[in-house]
Amino acid sequence: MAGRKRAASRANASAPRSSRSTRSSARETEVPRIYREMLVEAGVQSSAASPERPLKRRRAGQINEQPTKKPEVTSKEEVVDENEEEIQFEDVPLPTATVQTVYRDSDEEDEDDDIQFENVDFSFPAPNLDEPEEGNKDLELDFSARTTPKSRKAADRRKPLSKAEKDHRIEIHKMHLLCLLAHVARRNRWCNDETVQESLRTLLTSKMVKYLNPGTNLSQFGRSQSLKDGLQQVATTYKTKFKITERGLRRALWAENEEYLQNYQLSDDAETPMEKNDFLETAKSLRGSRDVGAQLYCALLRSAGVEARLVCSLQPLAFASGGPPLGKPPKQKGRLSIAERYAQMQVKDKDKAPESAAPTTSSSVRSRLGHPNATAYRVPTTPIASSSRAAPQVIKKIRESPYPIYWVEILDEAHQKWQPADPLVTDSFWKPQKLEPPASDKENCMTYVIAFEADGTVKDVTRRYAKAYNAKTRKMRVESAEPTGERWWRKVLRAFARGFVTDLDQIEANELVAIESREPMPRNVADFKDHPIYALERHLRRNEVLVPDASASGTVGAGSNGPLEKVYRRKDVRIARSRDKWYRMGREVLPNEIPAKFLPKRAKKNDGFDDDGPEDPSEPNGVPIYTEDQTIPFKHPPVANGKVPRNRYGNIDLYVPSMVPEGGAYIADELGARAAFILGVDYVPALTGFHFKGRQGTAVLYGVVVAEENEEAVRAVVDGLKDQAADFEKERRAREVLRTWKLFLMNLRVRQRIWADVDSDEEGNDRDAMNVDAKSDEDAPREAEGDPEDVTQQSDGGDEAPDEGGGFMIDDEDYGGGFMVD
DNA sequence: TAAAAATAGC
DNA sequence: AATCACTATTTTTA
Repeated sequence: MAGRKRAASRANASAPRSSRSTRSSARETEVPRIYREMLVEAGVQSSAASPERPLKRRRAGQINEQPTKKPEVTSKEEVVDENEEEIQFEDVPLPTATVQTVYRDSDEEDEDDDIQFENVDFSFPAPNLDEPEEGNKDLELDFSARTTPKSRKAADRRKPLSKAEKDHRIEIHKMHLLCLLAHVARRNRWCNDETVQESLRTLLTSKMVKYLNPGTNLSQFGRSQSLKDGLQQVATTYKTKFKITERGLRRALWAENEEYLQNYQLSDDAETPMEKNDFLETAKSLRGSRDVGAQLYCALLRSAGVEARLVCSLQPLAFASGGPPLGKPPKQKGRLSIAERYAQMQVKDKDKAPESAAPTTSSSVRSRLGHPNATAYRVPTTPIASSSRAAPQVIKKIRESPYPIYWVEILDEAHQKWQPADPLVTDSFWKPQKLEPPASDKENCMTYVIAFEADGTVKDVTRRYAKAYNAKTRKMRVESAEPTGERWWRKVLRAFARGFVTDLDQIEANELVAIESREPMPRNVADFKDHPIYALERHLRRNEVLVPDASASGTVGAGSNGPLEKVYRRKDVRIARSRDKWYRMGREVLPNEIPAKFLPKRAKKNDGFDDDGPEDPSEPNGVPIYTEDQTIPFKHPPVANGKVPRNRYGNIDLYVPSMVPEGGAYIADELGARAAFILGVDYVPALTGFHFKGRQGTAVLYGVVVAEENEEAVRAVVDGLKDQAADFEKERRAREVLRTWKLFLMNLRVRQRIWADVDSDEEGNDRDAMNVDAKSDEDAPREAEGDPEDVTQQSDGGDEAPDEGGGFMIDDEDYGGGFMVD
């Protein structure tokens, strides 16, 4: 008890003074509906009737009639290691969440950039192959239906997304990514399962295995060729054996209407969520979605001794607005329960026509890009069950993107290179360029291609497959969604990384970098926008400017007859700032520099106020702005004879540490002024920035600058004052406590006197009396009820002084409102 | 003929 | 303080 109290008081003490109430208000934020939807899709379900109830997993209730007592797995389990609890809505990360340190092990860089989920530990399970998985449910990851928190009305759709909406979408995007990663990671683990591999091994002939594992006596080329031949053979067999009976993962889309989402149902042919046993069953029956097909193919190859990666082109919800909408949900009689679906699958199995569901399609039909119509889409006709049976026998055709979501990468050991193999969809081997769907593919959008190795480690191999990674793909990824996106993604990947870098890793990294650098310069103007390497003058931001000696590295024309525009390198783009802005960053524009640019006056918004008066007459051409090399670090005049320079408000501008004048020292403490005053040395309050609220900025003054020689003395006095304050506080607390004790004792004595002669029903009355006492003096601190020791310990924790006590509030009468305007 | 790119307007 | 974004329409290309 005492320990807990102490801990609490310590925590309080270390918290910043003013932020005592912020936390609670953040907690009050209602969990956006979108998160619930997402969790529902991820396998956690809210009770529609009573949202207060803890979430229950959907599958647990559906698979058999009585709900399971203790569902072992939630999506939280997927993402969060070793936490047995179910997901509660309260655990869902909020976009408004405060920062919490997540990756504790990575402290060498990026420290400030922790993943911003509160209360949810998004550290990832370490790749662990023998994790017990019995009873673990699969995630249901058809994230096809989403909506913005407030559904956008048709009229609103004209308007661009607000910043909040956009941020929200980015959060969703990231969260979805994490879920998908966890999902595939699990499937990848299943691919290593002995039993699964064992049952698949029946598909292999010894000849195949021999081909797949060429002896070292062959030449480099020979070994590579042998591996390829072996793969081809396995693929031929596998294609005929594996039947695609379900629809695999699709690209997730936003619903443009809330109702669409409410009525959303997974289609009947969507992949059945699995647990490991189901996966094993699938390995035996060889029926399922093409995704599972690729997974089993991966397992098959691994069982044959081939180094195979499971590759998935993740399909997270886009953060950009626009994009294909989800559309109205089709009228359905209601989704089949899992049990029904299993039954149906068995029916399918029984009267399957052997020739019909073979997933082969001539790749020539498919290879023409941009024809997402019937010819281009693979339409395997699932057998029509002879309908002697009841209604749910209607088996729909499976329409899927002609490009795969899952495939496999195989290590060509001879060449130390990973090569793709996709036997089921494109029937392509060693052809990375064949796997990227065209931009017009609404159901398959290649954004993050992730390869999972047998040991559980993960690589982002998107650049191997995306033809225009920098020009197009990157724009759909977190890296360009927010400034910290790149680090965030790095961090996520690092959680899945091997602890060390192998030679092969290095080779592959080099290869990917080489691919990226080989990417041709875009041929249209749009792709230059936000391109990481190139830049056009027309896309420069208002305050961006080209360095004077920037040389064009090419030209583009808009369309055919447009004038040619020069293509510059992004490296040669600088941001230019006004004099004032530079000053705020502690720099000063050199004399006689000609501005790099003039910022034209903004279009006047007639919103009633007419501010920025001084700007207009002085700068008729707009505000002059300069690049960094036109500036030097700003220096205040040095401290002379202990006298610190000050501006006309009696302050000193100290926006950055480099602005401390020579011979001066900055005392970053509220007590600095008082200390210096006590010592009688010259001091100047430091103006460290402005606080913008509404249209007026208010100066932020914190700490003082004193002469260097006085620094030590001032600091000593500051410390002294702090001690004194602490002592005072301690004393005050002690007095308070004693007063309370006195009161308590007096009450006791009174009680004793009153009840002295009533001995019979001592117990109950005793308690009543106590309660009355406790209530009677409300302002008595809690610790009055504790033991004295506790009290004393509590009292030196000290920071929660009630305001009414005469603490050491520094009066800021002498630095009133110094707002700098030039 | 249709997809992709540029452009115009808010 | 800082800042184009988004969609529909027209034009070009394969």
